[in-house]
Amino acid sequence: MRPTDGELAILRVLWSRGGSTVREVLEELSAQRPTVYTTVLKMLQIMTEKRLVQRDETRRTHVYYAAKTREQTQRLLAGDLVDRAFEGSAAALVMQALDAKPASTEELAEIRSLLDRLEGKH
Amino acid sequence: MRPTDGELAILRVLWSRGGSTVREVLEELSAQRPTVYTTVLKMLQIMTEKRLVQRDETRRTHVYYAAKTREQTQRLLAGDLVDRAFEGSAAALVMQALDAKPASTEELAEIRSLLDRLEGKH
DNA sequence: GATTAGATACGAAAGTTTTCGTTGAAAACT
DNA sequence: AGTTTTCAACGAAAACTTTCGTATCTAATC
Repeated sequence: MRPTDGELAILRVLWSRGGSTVREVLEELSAQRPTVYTTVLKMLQIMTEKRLVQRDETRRTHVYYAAKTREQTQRLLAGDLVDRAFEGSAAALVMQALDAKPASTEELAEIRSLLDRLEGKH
Repeated sequence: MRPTDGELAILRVLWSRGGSTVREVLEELSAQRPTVYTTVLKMLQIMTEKRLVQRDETRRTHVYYAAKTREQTQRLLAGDLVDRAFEGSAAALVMQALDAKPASTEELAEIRSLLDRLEGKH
């Protein structure tokens, strides 16, 4: 299940902060754009139903956690986009991504060593 | 402006077929899942308003064209995803994409030569 | 124990996307 | 000319997402 834009904004907060209360998420999001407490609460409730987050209800103030790691979700989204817009070719996505958002020399080197690792497997 | 899932499905048809009528798009889409003529028509009308497609109305049966090339849209979507889920790092997207959808040796070689080109620029 | 502050729950409204039935016009066919 | 087929247009309904006001509960504070 692919998170929506709003859900992804919340997941970003949970990934960077770790377990967070509604108020903590609200404060992070408010820095980006004006947001209302109950809006964040409602979204987290829906995300709980969808199993995008888990919550600890043992205390009065619930604490929310991303159900999947950032990397798991990134893989999901990358694979999904490859299917929807790149005819299944990850390589095509790689090309356009590096075109759209140029990477530093260090990052390019990282990619290179990933390629080495992948080709080594054959 | 990012196309929705349904819009992207239609754009895929227009990219692969070139200019198409509603009925032609319908037939392609029906092969994937049951679809109704007026649904496709309505979507193409809305996509025309959004400038995602252009249409030739000179004849009774209108002909629709994707307003942007596949590559332009791919760049848009890749860059957008990098911003929303990869903290702006195209390299991170590259890693997860190759993980989610393994590429062939030929494709890896293609990526390698892209890297050569990119690093050559410095 | 009454009041206040801070929390969740609930439901409704607004916006967007998707679906599709109905209508009327144009073209093709008989 | 009349009938049937094919098309675009329109509008409404359904599904989903996002926003937020109101109610209710709980715990702390006075």
